[in-house]
Amino acid sequence: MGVTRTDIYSEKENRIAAFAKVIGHPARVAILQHLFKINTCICGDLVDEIGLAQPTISQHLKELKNMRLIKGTIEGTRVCYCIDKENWNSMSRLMQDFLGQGLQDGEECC
Amino acid sequence: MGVTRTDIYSEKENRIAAFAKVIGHPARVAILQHLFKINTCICGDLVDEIGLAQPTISQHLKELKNMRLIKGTIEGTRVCYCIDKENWNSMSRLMQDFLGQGLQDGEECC
DNA sequence: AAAATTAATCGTAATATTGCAATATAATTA
DNA sequence: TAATTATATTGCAATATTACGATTAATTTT
Repeated sequence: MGVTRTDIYSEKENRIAAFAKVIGHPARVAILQHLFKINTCICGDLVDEIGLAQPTISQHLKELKNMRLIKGTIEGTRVCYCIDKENWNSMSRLMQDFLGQGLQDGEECC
Repeated sequence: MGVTRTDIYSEKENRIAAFAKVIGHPARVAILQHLFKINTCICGDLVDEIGLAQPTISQHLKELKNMRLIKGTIEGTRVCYCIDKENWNSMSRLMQDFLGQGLQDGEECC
């Protein structure tokens, strides 16, 4: 209990859920938003931009990195993060397919 | 701590995150998948379809209902669930806008 | 080399989530 | 009305997540 049973779902279902789970926190949405906006790299202004402590931001960045939605390169004493567009687009497509299923607004059933 | 600070994010960021969070569990993805597939209503076969206990399914359905992604109507002793297409599409659009930001595959920065 | 800067990691407290057994509720059928 | 059927709710145990202070690690500047 407390642990999600991934074994009983399809690969695809697990992937969609895993992607969504990472997006499922406003801090991570805000980080991604910010990285999209200032198309060029940013480093540690995220701590100022968003109002969370540095270790908390670092933790969120780690999760985004684990899901390969962002990548970071060391630049002196700073780290420069940006969207991993290739992977983002791939995950994005997966999600869009899932979301798009609702579009045919046929007969509501109940 | 342990509590997500919604106050420091924009309305939109919170809405995107909240939607994603609900999608962020494979059981709920599987439930939605199933509801999309059998376009017509379904009732309690979800317990058989997915391999979780009845109370667990019921709990996931509740969360989907809270987010207004599905709606259920009582039919005798059963409850008939289906996608709330209007709301689904509205949330879906919100998410698609967010996801779409990555599409312009411009210069990777780092 | 010492001090400063920046980000990651560790440890921990508070809270949330997941899953299920047991039970309750509500409608139907016998 | 009693038994049955289907779903919801309650209570709880296990685990996960979120947030932050303290510390560490790595680089740069003085």
